[in-house]
Order: sequence, then C-alpha cells, then structure tokens
Amino acid sequence: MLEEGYAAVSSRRVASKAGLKPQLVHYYFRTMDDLFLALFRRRAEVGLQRQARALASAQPLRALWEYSTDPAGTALTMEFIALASHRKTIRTEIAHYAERFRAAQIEALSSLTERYGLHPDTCPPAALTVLMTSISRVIVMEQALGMSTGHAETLALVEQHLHRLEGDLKPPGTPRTPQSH
Amino acid sequence: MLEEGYAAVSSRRVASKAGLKPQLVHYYFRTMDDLFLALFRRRAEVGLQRQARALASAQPLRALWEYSTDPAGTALTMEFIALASHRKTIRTEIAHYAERFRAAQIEALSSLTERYGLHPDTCPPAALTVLMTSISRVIVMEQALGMSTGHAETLALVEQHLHRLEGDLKPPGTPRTPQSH
DNA sequence: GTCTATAGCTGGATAGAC
DNA sequence: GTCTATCCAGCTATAGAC
Repeated sequence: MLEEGYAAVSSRRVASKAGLKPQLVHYYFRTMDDLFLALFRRRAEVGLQRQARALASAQPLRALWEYSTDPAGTALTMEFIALASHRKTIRTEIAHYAERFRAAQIEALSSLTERYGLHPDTCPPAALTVLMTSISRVIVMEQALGMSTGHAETLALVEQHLHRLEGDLKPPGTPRTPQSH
Repeated sequence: MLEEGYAAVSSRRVASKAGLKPQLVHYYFRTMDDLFLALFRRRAEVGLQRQARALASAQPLRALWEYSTDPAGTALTMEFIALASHRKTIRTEIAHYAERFRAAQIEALSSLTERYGLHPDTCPPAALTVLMTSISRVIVMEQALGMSTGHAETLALVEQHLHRLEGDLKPPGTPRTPQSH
C-alpha cells in the first residue's frame, strides 16, 4: 500500500509475499475489501492505544503532535482514506474509528484547558484537535510530495504555541521539575 | 476519478465515454500517465487563474477560503495527490504547480499584512497560507467521509478571524462602503 | 488449511490497414 | 485520425480434491 497504493494490493501479490497461493488469501478474507478492513481495524486499535498513552503523558500536546507527524503512519492513513472514498463499507469503518480518535483527543484536551489557562472561546478543545490534525496531516503529505514552502514558518508557529503551553521539549523519562534523590 | 478513483480510469472506459475505440486514447496520450498529466495541467492552469481573481478581490482571505473549501475541487485534488504518491513524474508536476499556487498566495497575503495590521511574528503570510490550506483540505476531506466532530467549532474560529480582518461576508458585487450614485 | 484447476473478466500497449 | 486485430498480462473469485 505504501509503495504502490491500495490498487496495487492484489491477492496474487499478497500471497506471493507470504509464499503462498493466491487462493489462500480468499480463504482467510473472502474479498479484498475484507482484507483491507481487517488490516485497518488492527492498525486502528494499536493506534488508539498509542494515542491514549501520548495523551496521558506529561506533555500531552507535544506527544500528540509527535504522534501525528509520523510520516509512515500518515501516508498509510491517507492511502486508507483514498480507498475509503470509493468503497462504502470501508468509508463507514474509517469514519467510525476517526471519530473515536477525535473523541479521545477532545476528552483529554478538555481536562487540560483550565490547567493551561485556555479560553474556551478563543480555541475550544474540539477546534484544537481539528487544527493539529489538519496541520500535521497536510505538512506531512506535502513533504512526501517534495514541497517545503511555508513549512518552516508553520512548524515554528506550532512550536511557539507548544512552548507557551507545555514548555520545552523533554525526553520521555525526564520529570518536569528536577528532583533530588 | 471522482466516483471510483484514479485506478478505475482506463483507456477502455475513457474511450467508451467518448464513444471511441480504446486505441485512440493511446494515440493521443501514449500512456495513461500522459493523460493524467495533461488533465492535471489543464485543471491547474484554470485553477491558478481562479485563485488570482480571488486574491485580487475586495476580500482576498474570504475569497481564498471559499475557493479552497470547494468539495469537488478538493476531492479531485486529493485523488491526484494519491496518484502522485506512486508515480514520480506526476509527483514532480503536482509539487511544481502546488508551489506556484502557494507562491501566489504568499505574495498576495504579504501585501495585506500591513493593511490588516498583522504582526509578521504572530503569523507570517507563509504560515497563514499553510494554515488555511490545511484546515480547508482536512475538513472537506472529513466531510466526504461523513465525519463532523469539531468542524463547527473550527469553522467558527476561522469565521471569527476572517471577520476581524475583513469584516462581514459581502456578495461579490457589493462595495465595501455604500456608495451613492 | 492448502492445494490444483479454472472461469471470466479487465487492463496497457503495439502493429498495420485504410 | 480512426479503425481492426492482437498479444500478453493481470485480476477476483469459486469448486473441489487431498
């Protein structure tokens, strides 16, 4: 899917990669759409857990931002969205999971608004999640195409806000305030 | 392309829509990629002109926003991007035109910064174009999937900023200040 | 579960007549 | 420019043997 797109994923090629006969693919997944659905669900469940860990970390916004700027993950997600645009059953499934991702983000960010002193009118949590998703997705997508104009300025803007809300970037194990032992 | 995706565009189907034989498609465009390239270029040139008109209007930001939230246009662009992800020649061409679109936006917005009293540090024109592109593209994409969570809040945020910078939405023919004749 | 065999379709692209 | 003819390849999916 990553190298040649969803349309290049055939039962023959999948079987060949697995060292099996193409008919076995149809034995496990009757249609190719069934295979895509199974693949998407497994990926989405793992992703939901990773996102939950990110949102529970010491710097939730930074962790979320790093998670959403992963190039390989974004590329595969875009491929699934392209597929979903033309298959109703897959579209329904993707929309369902995407709403779960977003709901978890909104819930986590809502509990941060007072801690961070965010005015709900200036930028409600729901809008913040859409903003972060949009920016990361489009920049990663454009990078994959070889574009770069405006990226540095936009990333600087994001970093500026992240810094204001969560301070410097700290490695995962580092406590927010130095502790003596 | 819109209904079934770029992978469903074949010389046979194109010819059939045109009431001709498939071989004629190969006569005019040796390969299918040549056909996609020609289609993309024609669309891009028209788009550049439309964008230029939008940026030269009385409310450039609003006009740009309306232009970039067109569902059909966005869907087709996303289809070309999906195609470009897997064909080098098409990727190069799309990146080239996308940079031209962006450059025109940045140039137009740069001349607006002082008129609108925008601080270049708060939001440089280059970042503003990336922001508007990102938000519109992702929201339109999500709407196509049937998602809606967070859209209202985000659109309200955009409208709020558009209003601050360019006032109310006025129909194209309406002058910014009432004029007597 | 894994295989062989097979039906039936769709596709890109070229050669050469007119 | 448009056609006929053609090659060769790829694909999904099912039936049925072992």
